[in-house]
Amino acid sequence: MKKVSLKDIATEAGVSTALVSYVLTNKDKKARVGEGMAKKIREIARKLNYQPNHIARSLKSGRSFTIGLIVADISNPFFANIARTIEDEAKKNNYNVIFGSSDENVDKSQDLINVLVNRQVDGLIITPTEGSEQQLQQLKEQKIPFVLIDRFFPGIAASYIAVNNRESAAGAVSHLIKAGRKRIGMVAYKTTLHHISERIGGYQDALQQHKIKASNSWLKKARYSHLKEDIQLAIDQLLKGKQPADAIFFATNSLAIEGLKYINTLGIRIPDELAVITFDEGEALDLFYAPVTFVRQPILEIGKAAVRVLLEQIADDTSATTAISIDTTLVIRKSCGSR
Amino acid sequence: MKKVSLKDIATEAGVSTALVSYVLTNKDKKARVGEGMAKKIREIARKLNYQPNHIARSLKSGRSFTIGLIVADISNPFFANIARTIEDEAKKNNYNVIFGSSDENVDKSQDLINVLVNRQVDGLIITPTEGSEQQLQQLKEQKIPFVLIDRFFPGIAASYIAVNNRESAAGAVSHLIKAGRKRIGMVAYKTTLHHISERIGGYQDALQQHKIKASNSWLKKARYSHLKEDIQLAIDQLLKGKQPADAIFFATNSLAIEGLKYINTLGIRIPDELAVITFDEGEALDLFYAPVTFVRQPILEIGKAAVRVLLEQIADDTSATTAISIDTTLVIRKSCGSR
DNA sequence: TCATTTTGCTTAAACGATAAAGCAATATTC
DNA sequence: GAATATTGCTTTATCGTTTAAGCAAAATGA
Repeated sequence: MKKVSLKDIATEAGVSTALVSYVLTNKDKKARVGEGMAKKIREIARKLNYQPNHIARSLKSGRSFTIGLIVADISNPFFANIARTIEDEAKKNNYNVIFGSSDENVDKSQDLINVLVNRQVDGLIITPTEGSEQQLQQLKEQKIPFVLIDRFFPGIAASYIAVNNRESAAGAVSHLIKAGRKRIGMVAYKTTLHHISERIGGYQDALQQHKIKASNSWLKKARYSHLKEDIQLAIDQLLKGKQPADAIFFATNSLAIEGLKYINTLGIRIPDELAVITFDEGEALDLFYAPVTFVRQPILEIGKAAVRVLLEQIADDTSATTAISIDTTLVIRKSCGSR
Repeated sequence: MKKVSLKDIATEAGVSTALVSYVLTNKDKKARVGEGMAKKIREIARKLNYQPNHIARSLKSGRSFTIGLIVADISNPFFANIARTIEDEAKKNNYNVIFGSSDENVDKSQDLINVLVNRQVDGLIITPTEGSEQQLQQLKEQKIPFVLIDRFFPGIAASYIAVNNRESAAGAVSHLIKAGRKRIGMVAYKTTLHHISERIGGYQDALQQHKIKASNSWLKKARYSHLKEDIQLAIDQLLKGKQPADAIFFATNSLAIEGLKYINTLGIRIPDELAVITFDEGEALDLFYAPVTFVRQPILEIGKAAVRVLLEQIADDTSATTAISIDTTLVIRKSCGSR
């Protein structure tokens, strides 16, 4: 009941394995295999239900037709959706995906990279964690193709697919301002990652542009590892005092959801008492009583581009990098009030 | 800049690759390698930053230390969470996960199974689609270990991890009845899959047990492929007439979310006008203005059990099957009103 | 001192597939 | 009909690793 190999077919047909290989990889013309024999071999292969051993093929060819995907957390809907588009796109190109979650942790990230590289993935799609610059540098030295998504490091020449975070954030905040909000808080992650810095930068740009003197105390940062507590504290601080915030801009999906859960418990009415806007979509935001206005990242495009760029790099092997910045859309719903 | 192989180390140390292999797989004692040489080899390996080629190892050993995971849709939070627990659990055992989404489609499922098996996964964790019985039968014939999750086929002897759907559903519906609801509708998928049948069965059990004459028109089924339209139609039908439903039981997460989105647009107040209860959790249900009462499936336990049972089967090779049924918890919140 | 055991290493085959090179037998050319 | 080209196949090496088997040299025992 062992798996059928080329040898079994060869024995059955009374020929060498080489001949079988030529036929089954459709090189029979090139290798001048007799028509009759080719047909016979194909028939035997079908009869025995031959399935090529991918591992052996990989060993020989040095290519595994596997992509390694490292996200922050596959259970986060944003990354789950990305994963889905990458899966689909990879499959179209006869690639499979091995994935891992880094939990925004440098050591886990290094671990995952090692494991995936040892498994001979042909390339990696990575959401890099804070402080993982060296890891990427090492990948470059090892000439292992990779593409960053969601974030990148301005100091490191690497292919990446990202959105124009700064402009998108500025657009979101401008929308709040145009909707009449004056005291706009922002809740971001406490991180040096570039995409978050850019979103913060965009927030500040927009305030400045509209001549709103931004108070430092309007910008709050939550630790990834202590999300709940930090967000509650942040919101408490934003909403207390005699000049409480009248709008909050959340830097991501998960921040918004955690924040809204808490805002709900406070009994604060949205958008009347507080306007809310966020990066990223999510069913939770759709279902919220005041559907949340958000910055849509074109996930399908990001996933497709990531796979495309990666496969190009795998094929090319020149170390040229491709940086793609994609525009977002502001999807306006009820959470900021209507003008 | 090629990858370092055993051969490179062997050359550098002036010994055979066999010796290096013995040392680096910690068989140096058993293979009577000299202490000094062992040390030397280890040092050279470290110096050259040797990383074993997993593919070659797999070819030799016939084991890939890879699990294939087939879910309905990785972008569905339920499956994304399952995937996460499976990933973590697999990693603890030095396994990696290759995944694929079947979209509840038999052909895609067959396709995925083929691809994953050809990639020599050591075993599969599968959410089987409707009509995939033969595929599983074939896996059994090929002696490829697999474990089903979320659903299973009563007619097929296979290991599975599932929850006690019937009792859980009955519990949920009983809760509605005890909360004073009289006309309880159910929205399920149009499928013959056993877990859904069981949930429907549990719904009917509960009605019967409480002497409520169930109207056939209270049970609605939506097609996976036409979710939105079918759910809107179902809800319209449930809520129309002079005796509209006063409660709806959704058979899954995605049904509930799609349903609630529509209910929101109708301006129906929950729980005053309509009680809602569902299988599965989700951030959207937490954030809903009347947080939705739900049947919690212990995802962590399911994932852990799936990996454990699968690895046991991979190790054992006896074709004994393990069926695990796990209890759920009813998490009561606001969506059914309070008593 | 000579036979036996132990030590420390090498050789070689294997996993399954691929592909360059080789080699008869047949077909083509002039 | 002899030289050359083509056809149809086999041989062999290879990818990187593992592991049984083999073989000297050194250590032990009598």
